Amino acid sequence: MQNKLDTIFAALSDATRREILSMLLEDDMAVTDVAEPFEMSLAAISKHLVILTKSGLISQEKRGRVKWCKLEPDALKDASIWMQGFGQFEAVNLDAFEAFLEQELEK
Amino acid sequence: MQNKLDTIFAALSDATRREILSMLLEDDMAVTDVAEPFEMSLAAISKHLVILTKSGLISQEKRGRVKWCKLEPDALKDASIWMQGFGQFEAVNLDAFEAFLEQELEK
DNA sequence: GAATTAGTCAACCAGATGGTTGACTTTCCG
DNA sequence: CGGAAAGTCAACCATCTGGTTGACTAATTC
Repeated sequence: MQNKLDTIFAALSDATRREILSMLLEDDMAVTDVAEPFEMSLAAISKHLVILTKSGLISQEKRGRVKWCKLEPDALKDASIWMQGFGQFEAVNLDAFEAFLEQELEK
Repeated sequence: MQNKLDTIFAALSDATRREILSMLLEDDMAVTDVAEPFEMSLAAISKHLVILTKSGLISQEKRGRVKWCKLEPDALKDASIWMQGFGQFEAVNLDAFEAFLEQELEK
């Protein structure tokens, strides 16, 4: 496991980690609060957060004794761009796609 | 590993398998031909193809003694849709996105 | 200063992953 | 028919993964 895409897709391949990412969409969270809804130990969640951090999908910052977890959605961009080479995205020009996004976001 | 998204992302987390998918973008290929550029045994590639098949990213069909591998890009759709919840795709309406795609594809 | 809270670390475990090699089946070709 | 080609299967191996528990550090609160 060297490649950045490797680590991102590997991080996404676990349902618990995808759930954590969804939670962080709402707001930044402390490790303990991330762990709360799951039926597994805090240590297990801590490990998942390390994997997410190493992949770049989240970042962690310690303030006092609380470690805050923050979504880093840009990391998904790499994966998205790779995936655009395929399937329904086959014929789609990336520049046109981004222009579309800007337009959408201005609404 | 039960979930469909689990298997898709796990399949994508290996550089060899991503490379295979890229090769299949060009055209359907026999197992032996898929294996040719890689410095690993045919058996190893065969295993990778099983993983890709189980995830739905490719399909395999045997004709005579040759087993043909075919890209199934629709499987990536599930992963793409999941990812649209994040980052730059945050505010993008999926219907609008698909309308855009159709428009693009007609060009 | 003592107890509590937040979180990590280390050891351990079972099972998956990614590779090997050698034996094997099936199909094709001469 | 006999041999080569296309693949898979099974056994094996080292490493990674996802979880556990218990001990630990550091910050906070009483």
